[in-house]
Amino acid sequence: MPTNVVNIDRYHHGDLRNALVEAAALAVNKGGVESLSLRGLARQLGVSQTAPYRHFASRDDLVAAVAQEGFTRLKQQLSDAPHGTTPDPRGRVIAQGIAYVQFALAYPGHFRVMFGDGIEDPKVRTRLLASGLAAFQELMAGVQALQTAGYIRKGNPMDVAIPAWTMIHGFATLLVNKMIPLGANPDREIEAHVKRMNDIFIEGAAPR
Amino acid sequence: MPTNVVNIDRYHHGDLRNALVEAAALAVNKGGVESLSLRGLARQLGVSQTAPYRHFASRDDLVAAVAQEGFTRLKQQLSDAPHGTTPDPRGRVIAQGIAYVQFALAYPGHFRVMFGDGIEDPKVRTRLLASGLAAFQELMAGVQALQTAGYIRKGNPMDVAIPAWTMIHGFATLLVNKMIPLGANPDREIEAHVKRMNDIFIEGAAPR
DNA sequence: GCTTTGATGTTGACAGTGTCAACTTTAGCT
DNA sequence: AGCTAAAGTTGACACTGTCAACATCAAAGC
Repeated sequence: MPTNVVNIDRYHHGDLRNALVEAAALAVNKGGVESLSLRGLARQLGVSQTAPYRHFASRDDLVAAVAQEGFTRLKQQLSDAPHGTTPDPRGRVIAQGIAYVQFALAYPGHFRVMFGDGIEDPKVRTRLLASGLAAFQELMAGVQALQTAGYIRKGNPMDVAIPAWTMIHGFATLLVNKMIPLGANPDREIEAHVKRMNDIFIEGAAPR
Repeated sequence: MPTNVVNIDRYHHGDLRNALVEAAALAVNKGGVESLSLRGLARQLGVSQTAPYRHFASRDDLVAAVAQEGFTRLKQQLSDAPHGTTPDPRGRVIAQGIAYVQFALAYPGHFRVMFGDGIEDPKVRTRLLASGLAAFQELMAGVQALQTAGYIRKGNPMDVAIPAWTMIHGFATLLVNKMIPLGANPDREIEAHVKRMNDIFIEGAAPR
């Protein structure tokens, strides 16, 4: 029997761990972290209420796994952002910004769990931080491309990468939390916002 | 009897509603929203476990009250930000940025509850949004002062105010969630970050 | 091929939670 | 003085995370 087939109606589920993370991710994106229930997941997967404890030490541990998965998804999405037809790196960073925001809107549960608190265990926390850093590197690469292409001044790329990250992250956060309203054509609006931010970033807002 | 004296050892608490919000705010800032328990608060205040329901329809309703209170605190803190000795409005917006970040770090529970999800009830949501808008107006005022002083170009102030808000909000969020580390002298580091952001904002990061 | 064993799942229980319905007390108005 | 509505209480229900003790099974070693 192929290993990707899950055994139903059997004592051993076969792939409970992955099934749990997957179902938890769905639940979290649908109803928020608060709505996540280990017992609920267990029922949903046709397994006893304490079966999850064979794979996760606690509810928080499951949540951390979802967060971790979110970071790898985000990193993927950022590195998949189109490099553009021309070698102009400005298009790249804009595409990355849009990708960041769209990730947040498509997977709000992931997003909140990734950057929210919830996880206190320092060991888990540092592991998560490492994943976050890996995703951040993708943004850094874009900034460095801007530097070598001469669009922004040289120097410690962090001095630009951190403000850039905070800006796009703040935008994504406020959108997810519906503090910034989007109209009927959200994709266009997002693109316009990100472009405007990029302009401010590179050229500033001083009078010309 | 003065109305500000709380009756202990009496059937009626006297000021349960305010006491609940206050205790809830403390709890949320200490242990996060998840740690908030109505029954716990009731015990702590020496009142029966269902007494809170005379003042709040649900746990979420209490949380919303804490969020609301957070917005008015934030608004206050932003309007209290020093206008500076000179009429130069650049110092003002920097002071506001620092105040925003410091609010987030001082009251992380408030901050997360204010901008997190949790609140689904659309009526409560819009009430919260209004409070958020009121706080945002304080930032807007700073931006408009920059415009009239000629530090940034005229036009729809929103086009600058929203990016400015997202930047400082993202910074605050990432700091609260410990995604951006702070060293031994956090106040200085925060100030440096905010100043750098302000520079990028006004002058851009293009080579000079 | 049989046994052993560690991983995986189950049952039953405990303490804690949010919330509801029904009841009681009391402050303040008429 | 009496009434009413607000504020607080008791008891219950269904649900949760988590633990300890037990059951099943796949696979490794003899």
